[in-house]
Amino acid sequence: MANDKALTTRAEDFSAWYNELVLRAELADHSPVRGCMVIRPYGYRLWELMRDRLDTRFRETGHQNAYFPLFIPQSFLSREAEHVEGFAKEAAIVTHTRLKATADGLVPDPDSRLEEPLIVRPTSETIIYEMFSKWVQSYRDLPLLYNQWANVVRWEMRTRLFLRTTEFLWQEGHTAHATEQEAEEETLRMLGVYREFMEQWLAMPVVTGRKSESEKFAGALRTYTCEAMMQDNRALQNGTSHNLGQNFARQFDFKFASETGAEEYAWNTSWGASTRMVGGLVMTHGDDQGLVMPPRVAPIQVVVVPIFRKDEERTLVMERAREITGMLRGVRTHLDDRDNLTPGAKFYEWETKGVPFRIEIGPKDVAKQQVVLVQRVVGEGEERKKFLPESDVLSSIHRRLDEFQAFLLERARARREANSYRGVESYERFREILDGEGGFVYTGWCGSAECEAKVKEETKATIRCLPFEEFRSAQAPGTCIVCGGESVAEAVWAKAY
RNA sequence: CGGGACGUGGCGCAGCCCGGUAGCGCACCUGAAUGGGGUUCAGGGGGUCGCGGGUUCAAAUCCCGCCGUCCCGACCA
Repeated sequence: MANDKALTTRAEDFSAWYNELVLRAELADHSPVRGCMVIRPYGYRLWELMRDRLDTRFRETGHQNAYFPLFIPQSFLSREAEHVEGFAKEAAIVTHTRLKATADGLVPDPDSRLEEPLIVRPTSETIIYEMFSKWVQSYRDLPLLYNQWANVVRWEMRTRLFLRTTEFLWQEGHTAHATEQEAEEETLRMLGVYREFMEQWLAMPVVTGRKSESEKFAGALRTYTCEAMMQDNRALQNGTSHNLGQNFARQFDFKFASETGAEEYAWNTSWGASTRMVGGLVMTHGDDQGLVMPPRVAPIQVVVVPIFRKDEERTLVMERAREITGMLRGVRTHLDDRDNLTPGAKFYEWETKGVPFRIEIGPKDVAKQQVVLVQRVVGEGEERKKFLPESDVLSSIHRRLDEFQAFLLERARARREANSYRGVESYERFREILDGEGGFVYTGWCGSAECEAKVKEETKATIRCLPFEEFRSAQAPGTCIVCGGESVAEAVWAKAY
């Protein structure tokens, strides 16, 4: 744990700032295994709250949870050509089942070598569609609407807490449909579920749209994405939904009898969101004092800190603090009754952890039947600290939490728009933005991978998505920003995590 | 896998150039006072100096080898 009192500021080194926030807030810690993190109770509670909300939405949209194995036979992964190419470079692979003691220490026992190596799942399409193919005979068995909460492993070269860990937690939805149209509708519906969750619960506005060919999921027909902007103006892909077409169905012989009696391949979709969202939350709302939690997912929404001087004050104040904590119904509260810390130290600690509201109660407050209410962050010109009657706080806390939630979303949206560029007139200007402060740049694009590659080569920026209608510029750009050719789609360019 | 930096109590670091009994801050433990924004004082515990070898009367320090971590590139939810 970092012990220096001053936090690295966002401007100095965004990565260091981010890491420090995560470690200091005790969301997670580094583990002995490279690239894997230990999620600490506070971080896990946050994840649980996110998970519960998503799970509720999945049920509301007709999905059921199930569980599929951690190990996938190597041959499964290799059936879909694009899919294996996408994941082969980052596979964790199990080849033996026993260790043997030798002069050099423990080594894999040669006698226990597996005939076929097992891959630790990087994603579960293959094994799930293998099972689906056994369960479905006719169109009457469709659709299959499944979801699983699981951990997956991708052996990436470079890792960062929450954003790209070797092992991460996620949910992956997998569905099978009788028609292409139904699959496409499902793909878009679930993207909408993600978008709503990110905006309404994480207060993280996203630009939604379709991925370009080079950025789409390995094996998918089409990929749709939610792209958020972080405080360093880089993009973070936070949830994706794929229309897999019949690609996997063909490889896993997933067929069904249609209404007309014809044998047809099923249409699949898959969609996922991961612990990466926790990282996105930190980078969207955090400031130099620490985390800022949107109330709807805050593990603690209100912390009560008693303040007293002498023992007789202690009894009085603690009793009142306990009463008030108990009266905050339907609010996730915490009474910080630790005796070994000064109030000031507690203030800093809870601010670091991003608790939306703090209630301070001292002897003066008890006498006046008031409390001090402090909001974690406030708008321009507002007072952070308010002296309010107890009854006022008790009756208004839900409204205040809602308002704070809305404030965070609006603040993030305003920041994103302030760093978005439309109507960029020249490639020089385009490069100037991406090489400089960065941001989302909306331009015309000819659709060629060459122009995409050229930009990536020169600026490291990529097409984050081809945005849906509502995000597009009022006046559609007519030409490709790179080659000047005719534009086939508007593209959002940015450097990404 | 290429380029760079770094491995010293739990964390962050100094000491190394110029070899001579391992130090600082934070954290931790005990006691007392304190308490409206990171309390103060006093006392205390804890380290194979990444690993292996070499030079030397003597190595954290010099030499050789290895291992590991981080950052930058290629890869990526």
